[in-house]
Amino acid sequence: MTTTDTRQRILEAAHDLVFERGFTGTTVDAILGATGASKGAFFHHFPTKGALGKALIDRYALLDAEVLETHMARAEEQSDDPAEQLIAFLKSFEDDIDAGELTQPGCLFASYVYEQIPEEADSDAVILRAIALWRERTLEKLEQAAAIRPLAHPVDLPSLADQVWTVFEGGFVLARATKDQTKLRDQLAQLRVYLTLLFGLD
Amino acid sequence: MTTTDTRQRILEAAHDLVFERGFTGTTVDAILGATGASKGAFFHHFPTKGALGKALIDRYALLDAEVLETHMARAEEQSDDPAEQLIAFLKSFEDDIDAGELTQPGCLFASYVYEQIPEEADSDAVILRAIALWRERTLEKLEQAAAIRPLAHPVDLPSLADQVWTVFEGGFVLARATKDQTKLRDQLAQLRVYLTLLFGLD
DNA sequence: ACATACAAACAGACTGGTCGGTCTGTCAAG
DNA sequence: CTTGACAGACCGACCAGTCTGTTTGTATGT
Repeated sequence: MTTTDTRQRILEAAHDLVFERGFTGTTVDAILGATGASKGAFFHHFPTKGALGKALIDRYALLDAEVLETHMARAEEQSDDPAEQLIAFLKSFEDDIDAGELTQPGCLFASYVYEQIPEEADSDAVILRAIALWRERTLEKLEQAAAIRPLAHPVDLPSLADQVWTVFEGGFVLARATKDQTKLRDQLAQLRVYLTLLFGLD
Repeated sequence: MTTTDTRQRILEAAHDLVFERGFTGTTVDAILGATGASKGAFFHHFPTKGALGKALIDRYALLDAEVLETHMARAEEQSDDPAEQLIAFLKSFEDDIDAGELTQPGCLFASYVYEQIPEEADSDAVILRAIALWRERTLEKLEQAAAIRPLAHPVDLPSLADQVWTVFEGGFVLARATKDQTKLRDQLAQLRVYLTLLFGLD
């Protein structure tokens, strides 16, 4: 039972609860109930509930970046062509969904964006950074791809890079509303077709 | 001062607050403060806070359907070609954004989906119906378009129909996070390019 | 090897304010 | 003289945060 053990368990339980009911809708007592931790334990590790909120997105941003890099690396193994890598990148997520991973669809960033999280959580900067990271990584591929082959239609590449994040976010909402994860997969597949057409692949 | 006047003012103020801070994060007292109404007035019109929640999405779903039909009608004036109508439909939203309308980006549906709204609000059915409405109206155009011209790539048309809603939702999250409404416009523009390529327009 | 010291990691009773909701009225219109 | 539309004091539950301990790991001096 190391120092960080209880803290970690609180973080994980809180993540699940916040994912379901939102940050404001999640009480400290509910987190304690889910972990078996005591009030003293909670406020020993987090000075306020807002501090937990901050720790939660920091953690989530880390996992998010990890997921991004994992799938990007997987895609880079499949092809040397940057356009095909992007396609493979999306396909990699689709395969994961089909394989039953990514159990609960949704995004903590979106959840935070739609709520008023306490100031101290200072979530804006973290979310903005995460969005920027996705844009950078995909834009990089897009620019390489556009340098190799002509685009079938002129587009603003930064916006196109953001489209990846956008379709994920929109797909999450759709999947959550319909309680059907395959909806997210299908939305990613549409984006894949768009890229295919734009880069004249097939 | 008709019967519905106070009720209406409560509904409008509540909408703005919930849009900003989420349903759980919006207290009845805050709504009273924003409207000048009294506690007695509030609970005279709404038996519970959850009932307000229900009234709120019902109202929002009505406005949403109205927006859908307005822009669709505008698009149908511009062309007889269903593919071009869809393009014009999206462009119509982009123009509205450029014109400074659609002040606060976001979607009450997404906000509800990411929170645990009281049972009595029974928001799921309303949201599902709204999504279905968008799918029906766009799918209709897509099928007509696909009957006229060959698709540049085989796609699942219902998923493509959902893509419209998806890009709106994702675009809302992106615009809210970055506090930049033009981001939503740019995302819609990307979807427009996709449709353009798919139907071989230009 | 063992006592002492000290701090980190809790446990859980308690508190003050807030929240949704109630209750007893008042008042104007029909 | 009934009914709908309020007004606002009041209430019990709950919620974030506090406070007073108790246990436990660990560093240190002898």
